[in-house]
Amino acid sequence: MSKVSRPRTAAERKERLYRILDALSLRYPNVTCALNHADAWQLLVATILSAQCTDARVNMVTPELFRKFPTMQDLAVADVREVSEVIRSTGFFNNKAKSIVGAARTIIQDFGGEIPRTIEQLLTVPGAARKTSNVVLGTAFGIPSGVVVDTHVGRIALRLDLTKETNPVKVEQDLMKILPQNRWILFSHQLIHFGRELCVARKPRCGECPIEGLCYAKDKAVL
DNA sequence: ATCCCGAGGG
DNA sequence: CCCTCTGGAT
Repeated sequence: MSKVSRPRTAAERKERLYRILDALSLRYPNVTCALNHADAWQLLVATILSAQCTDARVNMVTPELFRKFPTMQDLAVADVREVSEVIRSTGFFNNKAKSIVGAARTIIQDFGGEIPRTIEQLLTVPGAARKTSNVVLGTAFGIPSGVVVDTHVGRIALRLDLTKETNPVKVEQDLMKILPQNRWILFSHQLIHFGRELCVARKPRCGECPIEGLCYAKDKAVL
């Protein structure tokens, strides 16, 4: 595959975007969240744990965590040091343990023990900023509150020139403008899988890429 | 802008 | 050794 002509008009950019979306859906038709969870609470906890950590590592610690602390109430009254010991291998364990215990307390005290269904409310929960909130609302409840911008989505959006921003909040704003709302949730999951197996950070496998013909990141050396 | 922080890959 | 992994709070 040789050089790729860049779209000049809005119509051409839209056409290119939809080719990208079609190719992603062809390769990842029914992808969903890779964090194991039984309900919205467990998904929130798993997502907090996933910061700067692989999903495989998170899935190794959550079974023990939810065995020792089966319910939100159990974690609300848990010893933070005890929680941090269980989740140690995920890194940032002191901050994450505080967030998890604080989240349990906040949700019980402020929301009657129910995970909030609006992003405004969810953002008041310790450890839940836009990325985590979008994961929980989108995956657990099917509510498209935004586009999940994690390390993969941010990197690939930049490589595909879907944004010029590096700030995740700004990247999300750009993606929300160009993507149809009914694709927000699926798009995020697709890019996360795509970023894990092909469009990896260090040495992307462009030779196996289904959208190589729609990408011009190679000659830009974007990270 | 800085700090938090372990584990795996290259 | 250095880089990366489904970030968030200060």
